[in-house]
Amino acid sequence: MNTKNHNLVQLGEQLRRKRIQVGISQEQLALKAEIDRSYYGGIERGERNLTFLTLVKIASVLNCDISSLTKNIPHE
Amino acid sequence: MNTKNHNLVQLGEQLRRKRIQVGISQEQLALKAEIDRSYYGGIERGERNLTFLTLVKIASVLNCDISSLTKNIPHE
DNA sequence: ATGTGACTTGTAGTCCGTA
DNA sequence: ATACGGACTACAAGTCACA
Repeated sequence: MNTKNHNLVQLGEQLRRKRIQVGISQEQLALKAEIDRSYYGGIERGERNLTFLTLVKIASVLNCDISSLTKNIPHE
Repeated sequence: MNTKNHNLVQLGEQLRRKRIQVGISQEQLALKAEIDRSYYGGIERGERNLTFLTLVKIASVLNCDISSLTKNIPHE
């Protein structure tokens, strides 16, 4: 079984929550953020250790700052 | 001339501010975060596009959450 | 104590599929 | 629309010598 990193899972959950709130699909978000659709799916599942600039792109599309996506991260 | 990304520069500035506040050197921080001293230096200068988990390590040493380091990022 | 260039290795990120 | 895999390519991770 794949032991995912807790911080990445937490981030992924925040992203999914925010994306649904905004009301767009993974596909649409990925297109706007100019990242791969299947790669973005992996991020929401907490399977990908994305870079800061990729996170910036995603936050831009979600129209929020990274700060609002990372409350309590890291969580000891 | 190297055109650095504004968001990375902003993050680097926040990190440096916080580190000085805490009162430790780049060297000490890097040691605790288990990353290379010169690599960390590049992060503060906004020259490195670090991954989320690297940022998590740094935030842990600074004893703060990523949220507090990323206010107004991205900044349109 | 920090900045920088040059480098190798590992993985972020893409692109093609299948279900 | 999303999950997941394989095979790739681009670039972050990590190290070092020297200013």
